[in-house]
Amino acid sequence: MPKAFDPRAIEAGWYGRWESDGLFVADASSKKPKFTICLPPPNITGALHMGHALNHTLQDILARYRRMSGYEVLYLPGTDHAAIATQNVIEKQLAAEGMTKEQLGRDAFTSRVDEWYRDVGDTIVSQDRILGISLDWSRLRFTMDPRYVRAVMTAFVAFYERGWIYRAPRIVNWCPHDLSAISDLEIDWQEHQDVLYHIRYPIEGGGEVVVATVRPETMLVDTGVAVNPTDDRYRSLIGKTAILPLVGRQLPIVGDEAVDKDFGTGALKVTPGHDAMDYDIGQRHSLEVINGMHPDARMNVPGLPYDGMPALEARAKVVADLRAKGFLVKEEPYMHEVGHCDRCHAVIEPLISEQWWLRMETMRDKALAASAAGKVRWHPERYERTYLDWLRGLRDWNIGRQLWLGHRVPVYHCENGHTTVAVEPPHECAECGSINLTQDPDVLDTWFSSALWPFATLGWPEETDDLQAFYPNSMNSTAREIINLWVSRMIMTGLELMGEVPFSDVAIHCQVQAGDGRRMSKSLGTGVDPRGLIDKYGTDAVRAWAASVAMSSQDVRFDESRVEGYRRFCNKLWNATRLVLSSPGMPPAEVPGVLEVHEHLEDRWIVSRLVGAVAAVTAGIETFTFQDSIAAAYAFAWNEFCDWYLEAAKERLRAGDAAAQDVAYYCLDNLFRLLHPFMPFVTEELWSRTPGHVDFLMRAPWPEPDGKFLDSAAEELFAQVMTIVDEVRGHRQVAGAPPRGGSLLLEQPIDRSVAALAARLARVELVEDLDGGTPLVAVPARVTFPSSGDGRQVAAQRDAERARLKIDLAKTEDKLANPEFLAKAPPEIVRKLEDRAAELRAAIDRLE
RNA sequence: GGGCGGCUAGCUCAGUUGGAAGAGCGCCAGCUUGACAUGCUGGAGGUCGGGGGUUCGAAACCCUCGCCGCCCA
Repeated sequence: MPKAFDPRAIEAGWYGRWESDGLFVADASSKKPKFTICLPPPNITGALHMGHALNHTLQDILARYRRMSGYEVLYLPGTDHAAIATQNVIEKQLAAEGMTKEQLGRDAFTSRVDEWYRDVGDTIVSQDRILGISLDWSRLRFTMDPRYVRAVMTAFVAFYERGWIYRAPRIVNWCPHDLSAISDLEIDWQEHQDVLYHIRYPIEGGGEVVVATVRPETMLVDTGVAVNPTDDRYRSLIGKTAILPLVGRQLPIVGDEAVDKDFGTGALKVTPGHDAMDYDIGQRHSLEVINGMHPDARMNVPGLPYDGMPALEARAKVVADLRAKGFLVKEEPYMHEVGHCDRCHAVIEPLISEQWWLRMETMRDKALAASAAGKVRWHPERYERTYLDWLRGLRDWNIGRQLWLGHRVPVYHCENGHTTVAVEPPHECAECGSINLTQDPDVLDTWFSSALWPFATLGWPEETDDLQAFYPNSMNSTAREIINLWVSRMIMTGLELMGEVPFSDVAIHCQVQAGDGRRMSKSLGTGVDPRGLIDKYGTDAVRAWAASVAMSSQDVRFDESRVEGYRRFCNKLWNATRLVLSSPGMPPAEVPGVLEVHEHLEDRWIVSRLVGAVAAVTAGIETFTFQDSIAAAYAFAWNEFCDWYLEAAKERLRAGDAAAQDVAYYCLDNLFRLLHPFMPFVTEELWSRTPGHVDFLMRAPWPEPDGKFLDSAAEELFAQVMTIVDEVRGHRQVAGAPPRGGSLLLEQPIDRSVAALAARLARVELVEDLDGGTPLVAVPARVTFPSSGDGRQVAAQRDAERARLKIDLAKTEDKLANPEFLAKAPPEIVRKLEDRAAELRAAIDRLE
């Protein structure tokens, strides 16, 4: 066995071996209980990043854990076509070639996209393999697969038939670059320094009203002025008519409660075609709606000099003209948030547009009821509120997009103005039989299709075996910004179309920030590629790190040294195994932990500690606190098994002692199982090198805490050993004595096995008689070392220790002297402090 | 504007019914210890963001202020 752990050497073969033995493939006909996760489909726009590595790791921990625990596990992979994002990527490529998609044409564009899907899909698949993610590749799905497309169409038709899908003009967030509506959730808000312009609108019959706006170019299509009816300054104006400067249009002045009296001048110019609130006000007062902008954000104001100008250019000219004509009252700097497209970063224009909408009331209410009934558990719990708050304020969903790729809306128009809605493209109009049908040009919001993921991947709407066996899924996990975009919508569609929540548990993992606290992003140059980390430290170390942070807090700053720490941990396991395997005659029994010869204190102690470790690791996984699992396994393996047990049992192992071998073998065997979900490669490799293991660790049973090994007496005695050894080592160091040699005199008898073990580990000899020596604080005992160095240092250390003990004693005695403390503190706490005071007094006496 | 999270050792983070402040990394000192120098042993280093409060007792519970970050509008 090589002396050092080398991740590259051991990780290479295992994934292929697991896969070729079919260990990832789920059996829908299995009698076992089912455990299902449908991997959140990564956008097919590039390589996996840190967030994916984190999320896939935590899901894989659960998948591997459940397989070992006797479940039939389906962990289903897939990718998402990500319409807007992919379209942007391809457009950028085309731009680099000096072309536009319009020049290329829709068909050629589509085949170019298909090519891209193949290439990037392969990259993502290979990355998950490197990460060791145990996905069932025989069930790989893509949201543009024909079967999946059919599911999307079926869902659309189902909603349409319920009367929930309608087409209506509404103010939408319009991206002038992508030439599409986008949802509220796809907007990236950024602080922007702008100017608030105060503009004078004359009133027919005399007087004026001053309005304030940051977008003066939109005044060209104003159709009213609104004031708050409770506003004494303006109430008398209601019912009068203002005259729009530069244009001359007559604007009714209306009273509406929605107007904020404190903003600007308190009077609002109403532009129903370009502002959501204005649109609502306009609807309430029957104001005209004028669309003043082309889809590419150039002004659409025929007959005016601004016609055809880009918005910002028009703004400058409008302001100049207003100023020249004396309408501009005031300009003041104004800081506000401006929406940008989160894909292409163009400034979003609120724009009136005819769109496809999905009514959400029924689905929302079902989702709220399911939450109230406790059908979905959130981890951490607080995210349930994020989800519920959003649901309660939910409005109809704009499901249409004006893109070149995605799922085309299954709505067909004939020349007589009828519409036919059908899953399969119809041959004739359902109403008039016309065969002259054209399909609606819109495509669906990508989230509409991913909302169906937990069941569409399993074959829905067909009643497949997979659907029977694996719906509902067991859990899902994602980043918190995806809660409303995706998780909530899966819950709603699952309840509506399948009649059950799609999963019972949702885990929200942390966001990994760059080391300096900034967001990790490619464009900021703060990203860390998981592949680079894996090259340096190995997959197991990266996964262990991911497990240690994923659910620990909301954000975590990336710290490479912690990844390195887990590589060292792998090496530690490697070498502990090497030591145990070097014991002659290993293994003493085919099944570890059966010899039941636990006459040695260290044997009894370590198997008792293992019981606790098994319970802690298991509890961490069950409660989605993976950091507790990895911490418990790490501490047990390194700080107890390696640091103390192997040191205590080393000589017996060298001598081929069967009991020591059995105990060590048992601990390792359990550790490999416990750590396998977190570090699958190194554990599988070590397992395979341990005698008696022919099958895969991956399908070994999960350890269960074995109560017969619990031994609190052994734990107490061994704790004494550790205290004594620690103290003797400390004195040896202060005395500058060599690493071994010296004499220990026990002034009072203690447990013989404690004394013998402590002396051995502290490398001193137990003696019956000793002159002088340094007294121990922990127990009544004295120790001397050969060729002690500086005596003054020893004395100084002793004085310092005594002083420290006295301070502790004074603090403890103060508490015990407080009558209120004695009266109100629980008796066991009082007793604890009394014991402590007695121990401190005894220790101080020994040092005097 | 609303909400959430964080502030604990030089750095990154643990710390659940409130009862002597922890880990990893880094730093200092010492070890070619028959598994491991990717290691071992010892050590230094902390008004637990500031201020109030509740309590016999607060890193933890409450209020308040200050930074940092995120989500949503």
